[in-house]
Amino acid sequence: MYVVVVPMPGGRTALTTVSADGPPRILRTVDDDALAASVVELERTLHPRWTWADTEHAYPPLLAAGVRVDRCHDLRLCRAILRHSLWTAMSVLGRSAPDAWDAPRRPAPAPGAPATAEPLFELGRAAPPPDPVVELRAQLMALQTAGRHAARLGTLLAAESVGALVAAEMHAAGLPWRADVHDQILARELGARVPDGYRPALMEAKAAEVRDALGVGPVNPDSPVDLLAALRRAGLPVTSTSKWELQAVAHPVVAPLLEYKTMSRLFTANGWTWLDTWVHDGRFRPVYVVGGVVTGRWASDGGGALQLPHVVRDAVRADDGWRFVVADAAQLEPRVLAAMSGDGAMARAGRATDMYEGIVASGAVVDRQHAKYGMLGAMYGGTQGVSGQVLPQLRRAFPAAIGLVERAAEAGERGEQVMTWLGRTSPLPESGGVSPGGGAWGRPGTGSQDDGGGAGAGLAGPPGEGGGEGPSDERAVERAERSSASASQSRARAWGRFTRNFIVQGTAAEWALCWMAVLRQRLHALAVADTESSDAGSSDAGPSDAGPSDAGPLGAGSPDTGSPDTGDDASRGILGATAGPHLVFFLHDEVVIHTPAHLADEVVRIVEESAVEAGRILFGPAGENGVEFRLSVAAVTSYADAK
DNA sequence: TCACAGGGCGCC
DNA sequence: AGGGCGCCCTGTGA
Repeated sequence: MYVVVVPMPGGRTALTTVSADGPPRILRTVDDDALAASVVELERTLHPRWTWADTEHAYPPLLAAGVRVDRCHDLRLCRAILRHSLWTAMSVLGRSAPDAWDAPRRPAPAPGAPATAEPLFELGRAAPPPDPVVELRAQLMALQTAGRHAARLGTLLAAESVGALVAAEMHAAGLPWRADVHDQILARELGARVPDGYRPALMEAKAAEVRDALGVGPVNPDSPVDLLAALRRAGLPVTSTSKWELQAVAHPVVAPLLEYKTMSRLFTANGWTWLDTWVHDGRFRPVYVVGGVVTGRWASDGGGALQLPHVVRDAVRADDGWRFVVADAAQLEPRVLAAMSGDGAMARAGRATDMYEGIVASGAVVDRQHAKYGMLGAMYGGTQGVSGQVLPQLRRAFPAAIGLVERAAEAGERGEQVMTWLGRTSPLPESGGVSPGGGAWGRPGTGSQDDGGGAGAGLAGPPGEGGGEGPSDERAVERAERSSASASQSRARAWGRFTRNFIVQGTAAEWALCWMAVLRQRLHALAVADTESSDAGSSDAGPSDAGPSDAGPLGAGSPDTGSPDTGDDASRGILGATAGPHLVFFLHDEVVIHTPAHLADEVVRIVEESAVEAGRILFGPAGENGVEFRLSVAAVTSYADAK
């Protein structure tokens, strides 16, 4: 049962039910300031899948009113998935021209900014507002065209949508952040804070060390051009100022320069300015951009939330009487690859807590370093060094797994699209320019893929053919042809590396979404149970054996088959988001939960069970060759103590 | 004065 | 010269 939240003129909202059988029905219309109360009531009685244009805009006001919803359908995010997925490409939705629903994400207004009465989408003056009921029905029809894949794709829609809920909830809760500790870290690393425009003392001293070590006069280490010139004057054989090139040089300037770079990075990216900008009232509130990466990973908007350097993580401190439970999935991507490919040998290697050690134990490679670099190289497309060297061994030991990524790479090189386990589909190469269907992708010598107007631009057809003026010098022709061919091949291989990685990174992102979906539900159940101390019932509301298409925390795999309630949770929707254990941070394969200290042990159990459940949701019950998804979990007071 | 590209580096 | 990001700085061009 879907309840669609339909904004109406005059500050009112219609709540409309949409179900598999029967036409849409307006349940009620309410004033916007009464919406939260209606949501709470319907959450209890109907437990619907709340359907709205954009969770990022619809959910924060509810959260501010203390209202949590269990599940939703985010029309903007789900539309993007359905329009791109190869499984729904032939649907009406898949074939329709772009419209207002395809508009780029509109960031939610910053807190404190004046509330705008903007429409949900930027539209031309005459365009009617998009009807979310119509859109939902179009999406459900599109999903049905996926046939036997509808269950998986439906799981993806539910997972993406619950991700949007989690993102909004984590933003609302904020990551506990001690500005005083952060300041101490900065003072220790850089020197005490100084006014804008000055370098802290330790940084200034390090810059002086660099200048003295070079001995060629004043140098601004912040200017790559100036710095490179000084390095060359001092006789260093470098062509750039990058770390990897400097590390290969034996010169007294290298050590202080690399240290300066590290300090400078901390100062500019996560220094006092960052602290003033992003931390308020003891909380860092990142804006997570769900679906912000083509692979399905999240991006972040402002504050660099997904790039928090380790050195500042000690400023992340649990509140008094609270703890963090920090969990990260061990070797998530290779485990996902093993599961996707059904590679039993690799799954067995994953029985080890450290999968790379398991690979060593299997006899495929000689040590952990080879296992790790070899697997990373296989998933990223590395050919050099250790990864290229051990690839043949890995291919022999794990033919199904390595074969899967190599087929994905070959497809990408041919210009074809690839899909994650749940059906998220890679974009077409060069979708911004070159017309598809030319057949020239990756095939040297035919069709110029345009080198930016350079030498390759004259090779639209075979040289010397047609009435065009080909280069008169045959050697030049050959040179240009070779250059075009190799440029084309190199582009094709680059795209192959992208599609190779896409299937693994994207499926890992799906696993992480499922993990959080289960976790979120069980944490909430724990919070409710803890609040109602008289309640003797189980704190585990989740089903124990949900297969890929069964109902579970993601609702039904196919979202309109109806979804059994997971309990008669009387407090559903009314428990404040931060009253009990709750998610506060997410980093691709890692979560941080902020929990009252007395629940920390239970939270550790829950986060582990949730990982097992995520594996079941995606890949079904783990049989003999099933892949185990291992976690590294710690209950800590400081985030820095997690690893 | 502004927007943008590129170098560089933080995270996974 | 291995995939995906965001953010800082500088330098450049308008």
